[in-house]
Amino acid sequence: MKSSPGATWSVGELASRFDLATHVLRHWEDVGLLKPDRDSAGRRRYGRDELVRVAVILRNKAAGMSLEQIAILLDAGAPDRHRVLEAHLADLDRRMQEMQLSRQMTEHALRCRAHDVANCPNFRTGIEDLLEGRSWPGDWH
Amino acid sequence: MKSSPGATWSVGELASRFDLATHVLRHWEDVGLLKPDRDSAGRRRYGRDELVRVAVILRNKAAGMSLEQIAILLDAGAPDRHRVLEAHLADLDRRMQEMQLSRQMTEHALRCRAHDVANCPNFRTGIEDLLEGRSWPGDWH
DNA sequence: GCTTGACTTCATGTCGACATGAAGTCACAT
DNA sequence: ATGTGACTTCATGTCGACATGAAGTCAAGC
Repeated sequence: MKSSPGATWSVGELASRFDLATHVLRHWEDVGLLKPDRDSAGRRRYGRDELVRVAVILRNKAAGMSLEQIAILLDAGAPDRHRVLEAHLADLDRRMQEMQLSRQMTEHALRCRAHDVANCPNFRTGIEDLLEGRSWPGDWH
Repeated sequence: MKSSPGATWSVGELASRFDLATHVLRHWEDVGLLKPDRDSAGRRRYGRDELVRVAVILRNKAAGMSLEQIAILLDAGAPDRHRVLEAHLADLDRRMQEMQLSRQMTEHALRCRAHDVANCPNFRTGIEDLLEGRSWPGDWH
């Protein structure tokens, strides 16, 4: 009952399914994100599980996570998993909030009559609040 | 009426105000984000405008924008400025949505009894929807 | 039997945004 | 006059996530 009927895919098949290059899948394997079975000839055989993992990787990469972070997500054996996951949530929230601020800024730049961002009074006021109360965001990268 | 009383700062002063290294400010100048005045001795003098620009840069960097993108934001002279700004908004929205999906995924991983993400049935179902309807996100980077 | 696809290791390149350091000049303040 | 901070150019390194290619092996399908 562990693995269902169990269709499997080769690197090439899986790669084209997700529109990736094969060496990307091998790279992810190199860094420990995937551990596909091998057939009698030593070729990679990816099952449903690996397919799901690839989907998870893509989703979280798209959300700006590093492979290292994703590794923790996927590693069920991590001791402080719970803590790490919550930290990740907090991280996501923080980043979304910063993007929200950037969004407001850009939206204002669109509506504002003053074409030069640096010369719009409303805009400056908003920013200068930030300059007094020094609440500067950490590096997002 | 253009520039108010006009306090100015040196590189060092501005850098420490924003907790940056001086070479970062010079780097941003190299790539065209800043154009500070010079004093009689050729030293950079940053005014209120530049200070605002630095704040804008930091905000948007924190939101994941590249310096190149920020340059467009700050360049009032760009012809297709309006289009670019709206594209940026759309980009932000798309990314926030992807982060939202990642968030849901992570939250589920926290609550779910199945510790291994790849083996949680609910989770898999959600993902496999994505596998059928091929709606894959572009590179975020 | 030959192509196709997969395998291996190893090395090197790319991109963005700096980081770091050398090497030398210049101006202002104590 | 000495130290401090600023200036310049030029070169090289760092990090993450691959990209690209070489060089050689191996196995299955037509």
